[in-house]
Amino acid sequence: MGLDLKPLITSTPIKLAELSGKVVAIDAFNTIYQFLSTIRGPTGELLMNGRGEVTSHLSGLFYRNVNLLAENIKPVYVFDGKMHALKAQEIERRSKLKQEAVAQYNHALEEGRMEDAVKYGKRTSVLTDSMVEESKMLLAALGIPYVQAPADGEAAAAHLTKTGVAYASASQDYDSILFGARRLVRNLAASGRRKVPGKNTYIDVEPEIIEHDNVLKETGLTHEQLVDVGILIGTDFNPGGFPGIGPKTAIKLIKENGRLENVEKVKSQLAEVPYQEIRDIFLKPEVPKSDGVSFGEVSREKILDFLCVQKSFSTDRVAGMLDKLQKAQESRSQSLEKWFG
DNA sequence: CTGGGGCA
DNA sequence: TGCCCCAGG
Repeated sequence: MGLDLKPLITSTPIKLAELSGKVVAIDAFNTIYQFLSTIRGPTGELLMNGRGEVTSHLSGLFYRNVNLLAENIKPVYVFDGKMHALKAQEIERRSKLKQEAVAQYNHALEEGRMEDAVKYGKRTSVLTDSMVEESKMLLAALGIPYVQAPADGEAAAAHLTKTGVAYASASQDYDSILFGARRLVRNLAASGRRKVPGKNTYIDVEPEIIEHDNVLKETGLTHEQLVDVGILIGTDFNPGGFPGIGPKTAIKLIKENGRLENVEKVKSQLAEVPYQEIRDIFLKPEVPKSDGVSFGEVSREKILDFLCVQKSFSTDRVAGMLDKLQKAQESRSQSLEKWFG
C-alpha cells in the first residue's frame, strides 16, 4: 500500500481555487480504484446499471472531473503501463487480502451484518480492462487528455511535473515524491467531508499540497537519501521494508550514515534486498516518450449517449451537471472579456 | 464520492 | 443557510 512517508512530511492545506488554471497529473488507477472502493450501495455492492454493468468508476470520474473543470483545473490522467517485476510480490499480497475480503464480505452478507459487509466490500474492488477502456472513453468525451505510461503511472505523472507540463501530481500515495514529483496534491476532491470507516462520525478532509523542495529542506536529505529512507520503511518493490524500522528510525539512520550501505543495523539483511534496482526505479524511471497533452471541448452529446443511453445514468442529473459546468466556463470567459475586451 | 432533499 | 442523510446505477 504505497509507502508511509506521512510522519516525515509536512503538507499545506490548499483551496481548490488555488489550482485554477493549473494542469494536474492524476494517477488514473489510484483514482479509479478509490471510486470502486467508495462508491457503493447500502449493502456494500458496486453501483450497476440494469444489465449488471459496474458504473461506480464512471460516476466518480464524471462528478469529480466536472467539478475540477468548473474550478478551471486541468486534469491529465496517467494510466499505468507494464508492472515492474519487483512489484509482483506486493500485487500477490494485495490479491490475497482481496480473496479474504471476498469471503468475509459474503459471510457478513449471509449473517445480515451490513456494516461489516460495506467494510469488507470496499476491500474487494478489482479494476478490469473494460473499466479502464470506459474511463478513457468518458475522459475523451470530457475533453480531458490521458497519457499511457510505459511503466509506473506515478513515475510518469512525476515526470510531467518535472518537464513543466503539469504543476503537480495528484495521488493519495506518497510514491510521487520518491519519483521526484515537484509537487504532490492529496485529497484532490470537491467535498470537504468524508465519512470515517466504522463510525457515524465525519472528518474534514481538505486538499493538501506537498512540495518536493520543502521535503528535502525540512528533512535535510537529498532525493537519493529520501529514496533510501523509503527503501528502509518499505516500498511497493520491497513491501514491509526492514523489520523494526519505521519512518522515524529510517530517517535517523540515513542522516547518521549517509546511505543504505553504511547502515550497520541492516548490513546483514541488505544482500537479500535489490536496493540498487529499487533506487533506479525511483531515480531513473521509465517515462513517456512524448510530453505533449492537449485539452478538448466537453462533448455534451457523447457524454449523454455514453452515460445515460448506454449506462442508464439519470439524464436530468447528468445534463444538470453539464449545465453547471457550462455556466462556470461561460462566466469565466465573460470575466476575461471585461479585462481584455 | 457527490448532489440534492428534508429539516432546524 | 448549514447540516445530516440517503440514493445514485
